[in-house]
Amino acid sequence: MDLTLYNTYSGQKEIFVPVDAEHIRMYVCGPTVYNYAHIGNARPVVVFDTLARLLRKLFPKVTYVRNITDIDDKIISAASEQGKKINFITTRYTNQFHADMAELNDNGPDIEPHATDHITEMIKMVECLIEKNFAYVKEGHVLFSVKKMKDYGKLSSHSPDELIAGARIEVSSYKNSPADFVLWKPSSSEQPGWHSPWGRGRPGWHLECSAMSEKHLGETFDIHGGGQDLIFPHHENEIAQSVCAHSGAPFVNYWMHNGYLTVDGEKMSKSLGNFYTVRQLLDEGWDGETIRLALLKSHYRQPLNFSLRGLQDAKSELDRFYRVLRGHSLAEIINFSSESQHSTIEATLKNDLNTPGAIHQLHGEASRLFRLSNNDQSTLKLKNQFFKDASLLGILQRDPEDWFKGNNKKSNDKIDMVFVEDTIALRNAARARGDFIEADRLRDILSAKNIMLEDNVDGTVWKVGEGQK
RNA sequence: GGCCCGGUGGGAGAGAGGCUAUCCAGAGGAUUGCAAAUCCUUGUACACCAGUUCGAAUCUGGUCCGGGCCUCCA
Repeated sequence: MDLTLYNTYSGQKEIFVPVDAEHIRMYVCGPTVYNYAHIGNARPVVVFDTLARLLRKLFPKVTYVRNITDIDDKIISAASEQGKKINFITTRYTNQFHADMAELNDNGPDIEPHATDHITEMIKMVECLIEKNFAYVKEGHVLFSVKKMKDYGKLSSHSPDELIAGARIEVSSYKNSPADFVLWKPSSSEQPGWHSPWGRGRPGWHLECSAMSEKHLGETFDIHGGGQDLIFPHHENEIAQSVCAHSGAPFVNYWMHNGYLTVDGEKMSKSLGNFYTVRQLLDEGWDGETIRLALLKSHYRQPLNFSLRGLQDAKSELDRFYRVLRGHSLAEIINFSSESQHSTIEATLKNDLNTPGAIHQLHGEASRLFRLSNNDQSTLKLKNQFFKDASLLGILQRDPEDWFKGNNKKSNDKIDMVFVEDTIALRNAARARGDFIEADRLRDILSAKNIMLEDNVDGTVWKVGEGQK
């Protein structure tokens, strides 16, 4: 079965035909680093990480580029509000972003270019656009002349005429036409800036992605991803810049956009203030894998209504999955080398990254394994396959016992393992002699400490109960 | 105003012309010293109105409702 992807540019699902089947190239718009990443920022990270995992399975080489935007007016204002240097802000939130996304099992990109490391490339691209008469200089600004670009607006289904007619804001004096956008703008003495042929200034927002994708992936590459809100104007303008600078060479073959995340049915946005940061959820004790699964439970193009109940559901599903693996350590499961079976999960994901369908398949596998309910070598092989399938989604990467005992949680109070094990031993001794009153008393003692016991055929296992998440 | 998406059972959420989605929650049963876990069974789903079709939740047209973009935003 072929890999099919929904292409925003054509508005339909298409069979994926790479530029070079030996080397897939993908660019995804990364964060502007001036604040903690919220759960909506995490969605494209998780979605495209999952896509990257699939691509790496299907093709011999994948280069995944995700940028860091470290020069932007929002960063400038955040720095001045907090009385900190720009560099302090960008370094701090870049590190925070990395730490948070790692918790979500994001493998990260192969190349993570920073905008400020590519000013030279950006200036060169602007010069090229001026030279080819797609851009003009006015009042210290360099602007892209939208009407010079034949297909401008195709990605977002807008015509330049509509955009001009719909312009809601007052047109700046330096624009020849309301739809024109800034490639380079002047900086005041207190704003960060770089020397350029047009004076000291800084790049417009869209320029970095055009310049950095060209440098790291070439003029034409396979996939460009990001959130739906980037379709216009960001990606539209990227296309304009790159196609015109490259004398009409195709820029991106497949445009992929993830849907919005809503909270209580409303778009989550910084301006509305109705957002959860990833850090906040982690600190509350939600596991990164739980957050990741909650994000993958709906298809990437669908809107996702984020809720605590959704997280709780994801947690319950992961409990079920880890219960399948329990009885073997993660190392045993990983190291059990076996021929990779035909994976139905892979086939499901090849249908436009159908992660909910893949999760469904995982539940099917889980049910089959539960019915076997023995822990010999043959089930170890099945667990190995189950683990591999789950790994495509980037979940089930922890040791099962650690998952249930909360060992991966930083925020948990230390559990006294010796006390727990001793109490279980005492209780089992009581059970063996038929003293169920004592057995239940010991169970209650542990229960009060949020330790839940399960008596299985192989013995008694325990887990941290709900409330600790 | 223009342009996009959507509306599926208590909740989440796939599917996509005829075949049980699945998970969570609920009910009944099996199992268990008791539990938990697991297994089995189970409930009223496809916004509305027409049309196409032997057959539509799935296609077409319209209606209503919701969200988004057109301005910084994943």
